[in-house]
Amino acid sequence: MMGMYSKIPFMSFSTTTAYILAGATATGKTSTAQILAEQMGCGILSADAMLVYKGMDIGTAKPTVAERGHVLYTGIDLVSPSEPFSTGRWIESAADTLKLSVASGTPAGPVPPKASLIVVGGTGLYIKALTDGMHSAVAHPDVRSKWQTVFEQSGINGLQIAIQQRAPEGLKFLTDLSNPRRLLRALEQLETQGTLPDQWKKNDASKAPVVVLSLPREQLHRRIIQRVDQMFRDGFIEEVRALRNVYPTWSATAAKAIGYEEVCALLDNTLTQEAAREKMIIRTRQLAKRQETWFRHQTQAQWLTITEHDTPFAIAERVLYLWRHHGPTTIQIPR
RNA sequence: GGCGAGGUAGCUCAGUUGGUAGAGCAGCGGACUGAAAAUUCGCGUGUCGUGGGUUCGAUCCCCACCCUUGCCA
Repeated sequence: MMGMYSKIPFMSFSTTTAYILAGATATGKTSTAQILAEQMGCGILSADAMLVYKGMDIGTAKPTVAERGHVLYTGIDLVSPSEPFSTGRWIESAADTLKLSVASGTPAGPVPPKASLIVVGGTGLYIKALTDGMHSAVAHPDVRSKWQTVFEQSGINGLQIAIQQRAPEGLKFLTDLSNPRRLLRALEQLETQGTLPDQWKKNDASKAPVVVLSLPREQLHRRIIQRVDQMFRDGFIEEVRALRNVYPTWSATAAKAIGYEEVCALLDNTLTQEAAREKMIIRTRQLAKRQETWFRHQTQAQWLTITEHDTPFAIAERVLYLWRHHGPTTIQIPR
């Protein structure tokens, strides 16, 4: 009876490896990865759910073309802000570059080893999907919106009842039963595939860990403030204004991106600039905390505590040491 | 200077007809399989402005003082 709910759809994966650098926002992952990619002569795959949007540059702290130098970046600028996106689409794109990087073999650079790709990002879900493989139903926006209507009409309870009707023991296999998103997704998958979403193992000590950069909370908070202020100085408001002219309507996800939501409100005169700044700082802090929680519990992590005074080069050196020591992380890509 | 209003959690404020107090936000912690910068769950001891007085007992009532703020001068 349990098998009925834990059935895994047939899907085949191939295995490869990559060096992975993760961490909360504003810890300096990007500049560190840039240095390492230059030293290792390899490309960078971004694992960041907001860098996928074209034109959303300043507010997402996307590395500029100048900063990228000769390093090839993938996983960025995949869709326009008006297009809906999904984790699955990111995986597909990631799989393409991973296949290429396997084919191209060992990079030219000096020391480090065989993996010819660096994965950097703060989106834990994307990284977990890479290391643990994601085998679940593809996104069905139409089915999802149908259940969204049910939720609006009969609340969280209506969703729980619907799940029970389709899978009598189903609620026992789910966590977070008061989270509409999760129940909506469960129903979406039940309806399209007949199974409930599986649960990942917390972490897998048998594989090489992901290196996770961490800055003491107080220092991180200071850096977040500096970063938000720098965004405004770099013309963030102008970027959003121009982007809105090109794309009048944005996907739900892009519209909720930190900074973009606030600056849109600022442009609509429903928020002062000071209030927008304050909200951006607070939301970024909250994001960073959630990211750390994820990496703490959901990934096999090798933490690297840095300070605000460390230079990117010094940090890169320590990351490289850890990568060399542990070796690249095994990842699974859909065939 | 006069009159009024107010000083309670990091912030905005509620409350106790006298038995030492609780919301929102912030913060902290947790969850997380195709929307994830999303979504969601949990965590509330603080000289109740200071000093006196009344009282078995004061954050609450009384007096003085300090501070903030509004109006009038």
